[in-house]
Amino acid sequence: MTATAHGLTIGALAAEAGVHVETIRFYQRKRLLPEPARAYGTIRRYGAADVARVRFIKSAQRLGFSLEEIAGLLALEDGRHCAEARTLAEQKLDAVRAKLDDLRRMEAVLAQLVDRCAASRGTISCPLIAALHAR
Amino acid sequence: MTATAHGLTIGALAAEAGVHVETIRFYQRKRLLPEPARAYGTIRRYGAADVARVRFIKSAQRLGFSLEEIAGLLALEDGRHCAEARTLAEQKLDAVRAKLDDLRRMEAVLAQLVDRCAASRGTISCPLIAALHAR
DNA sequence: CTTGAATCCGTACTTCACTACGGAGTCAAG
DNA sequence: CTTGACTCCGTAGTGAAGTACGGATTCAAG
Repeated sequence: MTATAHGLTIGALAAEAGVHVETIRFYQRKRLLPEPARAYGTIRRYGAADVARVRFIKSAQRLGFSLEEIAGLLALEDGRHCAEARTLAEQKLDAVRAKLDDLRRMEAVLAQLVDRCAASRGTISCPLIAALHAR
Repeated sequence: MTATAHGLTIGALAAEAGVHVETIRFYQRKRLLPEPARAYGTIRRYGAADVARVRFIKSAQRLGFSLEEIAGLLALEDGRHCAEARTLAEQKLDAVRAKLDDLRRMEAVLAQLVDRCAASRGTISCPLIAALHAR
């Protein structure tokens, strides 16, 4: 399970990336990760790029991207036709900016709430809902 | 299904909020929405607050909050003990800020990618992964 | 060369967030 | 006062993203 000169085993990769072994295999089935050729014997070896890729998947997920969307982002990273990549990137950029807007609004309201709450001891009833109302 | 003096029917509420009727009922079962008393006959009526609440749920979901977390946010909105609310708000604020950081990084990389792609015709291969790497 | 941990692979189960379905009841327009 | 759209309620099914399991290798340490 430890790293050797030949690279990481699937277990080491999973540990490095903070996921379960099954998740790695699941991502391979979903074509989010390449299945490396088996250099020595039957056991596959992985590298730093694979770790980065899995970490990226997890990060993008935390931002609300589905695995399918992430597959799109990764295809883009993998460098395909420029026009295609650009279109995809523009769409994603829009999505990202929409998320940013929502989150900024949310941040403001939450920060306000925390502030107000720190000031006034007692019960509060606060227009948290109003924050996302405008959208 | 239309609105009357007594308020919205479940169908009108769903339409207003942009969800299906079943989703409203699902949220009620999950205690995310109160089940209004049946004022006239057997059919429940809803108000603007319910519409806002459902829209809020949807917005928060887009930001990556689970229904369980949203239940927490809503309890907070409903105005309970201040200390409790504040703790929750602070936790969410941290989560929101972490998301913002990731998204800003992502935005920068995507924007760059679009730019570069517009400039250079041909194949690109771009460190999208690096964007979330630092995290 | 054995043995035990780890890999390989397939299948099945789980959770979350709905979505569909179906039968019975209600209500407003014609 | 009928009729048809809509509501009520329960149960079951779906798709996404894993998670669990188990038997058959394989590899490395003793």
